[in-house]
Amino acid sequence: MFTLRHNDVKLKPFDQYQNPAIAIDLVVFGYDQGQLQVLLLNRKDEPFAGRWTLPGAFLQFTETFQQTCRRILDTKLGMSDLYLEQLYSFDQPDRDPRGRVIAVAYYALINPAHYRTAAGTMANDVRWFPIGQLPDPAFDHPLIIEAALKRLQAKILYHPAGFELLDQDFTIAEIQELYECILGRPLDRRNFRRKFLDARYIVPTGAKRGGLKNRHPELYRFNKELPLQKFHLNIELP
Amino acid sequence: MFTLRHNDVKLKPFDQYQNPAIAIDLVVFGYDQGQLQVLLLNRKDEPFAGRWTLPGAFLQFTETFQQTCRRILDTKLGMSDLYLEQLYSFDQPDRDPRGRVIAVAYYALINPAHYRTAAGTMANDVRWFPIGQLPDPAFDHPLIIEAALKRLQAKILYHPAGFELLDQDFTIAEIQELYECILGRPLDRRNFRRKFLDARYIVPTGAKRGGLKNRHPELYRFNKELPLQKFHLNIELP
DNA sequence: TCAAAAGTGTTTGTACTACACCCATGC
DNA sequence: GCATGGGTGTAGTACAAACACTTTTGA
Repeated sequence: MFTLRHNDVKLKPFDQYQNPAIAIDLVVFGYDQGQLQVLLLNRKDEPFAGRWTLPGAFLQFTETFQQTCRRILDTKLGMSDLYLEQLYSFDQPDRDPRGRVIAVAYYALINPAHYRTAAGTMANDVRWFPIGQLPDPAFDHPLIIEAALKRLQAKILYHPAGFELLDQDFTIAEIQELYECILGRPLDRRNFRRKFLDARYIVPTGAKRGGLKNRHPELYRFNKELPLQKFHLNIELP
Repeated sequence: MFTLRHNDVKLKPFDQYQNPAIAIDLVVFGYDQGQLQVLLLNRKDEPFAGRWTLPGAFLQFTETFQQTCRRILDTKLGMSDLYLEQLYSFDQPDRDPRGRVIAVAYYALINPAHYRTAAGTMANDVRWFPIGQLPDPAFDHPLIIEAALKRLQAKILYHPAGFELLDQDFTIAEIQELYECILGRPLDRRNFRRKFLDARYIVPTGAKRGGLKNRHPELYRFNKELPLQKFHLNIELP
């Protein structure tokens, strides 16, 4: 490998060539108000000043992808310690009008309640948008968001990633609502409960959620000791 | 997005910065002699001269990933028109001793029989290795190959990608052998047949494979008209 | 006592698993 | 005619889908 470039090494070190810039773009999913939401930033500068985009940054020369992700989350969003997963790398030569930029997309899952104040300080330039009511994001970001949603939909069918979006304690109805929201279709209440309990993804805390005007449901918690066993929701994706 | 770098735009165009090089590395899978094989190149130059590596090349400034893939396949391997899929992007800062190189890995599926002569002309520096008998590839390529295998294993359970590895006409026993080989476990002959026929992935050609010393099995062909319907092999992966 | 959501169990159908026998062919 | 692998059918089982009633709570 590297032969093509390797022949040129006599000329100059290979990383001194004009290489495309590498941007990390984050699709940050949050769940709030019974809706799956995506975090967008309002651009101040050209190109696309005034348009909404995914939070992102250029990869610095010595950074890993994860470090760039954390830098974006920390400096732009005041967030840390999220569930993060690499999504896909986007390479269309015209995807950024300023020049050649490769985007390595990651997606993150967070509980917006934990960052309510941080988001407040950022005022108008950072906002949650319900998926499906996005303000036509700039660049190829609609494409990236769509890919992230598809990945998330597939992921929660066999991996307990959804809990990252909820409070530590939650009711089964709340997880189900989340799942219905991500998958975009209704699920049978009783089958869903059995499936989750059988999979042992969740354990009861013993407490109940109070303050409701009807029966108080039991609270559960993600089962961290679980040796990550098999689990399939067997739901047809579109 | 792009804020951090954007502040520096007064200084110089953002793509003039020292960016990491981007390499495309290909995991080319072939199926031959009843074994799943990976194509490796023997390096002539340092670092790792004499070691085996995945075929790869640096992304040229104006190329898409796919174009780089095709360039590698064409110029180094004499192959074209393969099934190609992006796998993952690898970012460890020390993955290449020469400097910072991001690797965007793709995997390809081919039928080695179609390229028998091309491979012959390349003599000793290009070789198929059965997966599981790899000669300790250089760089982080063992990691990339492992990721590609896992992806392939998951993929063939719900998508008819395996046919890329076979001749146009094949027997059901041949696909099954391929699947067993990729998944690394035996499958029930009768259930496998029923599953594949029910899924309508394959259609009989009417001909039979002759020249065997026992009953001549029917030949099938991949059903191209299929509206890519649902299909799950429901096999537990390790 | 009523409305609203939580909790529970059963039935039915489908789909995977496991398994045994006959069929075609070359030697 | 016999060894070898191809072709077929079936019974058992496990799991998902569909579904109705009782329980708890606040108003």
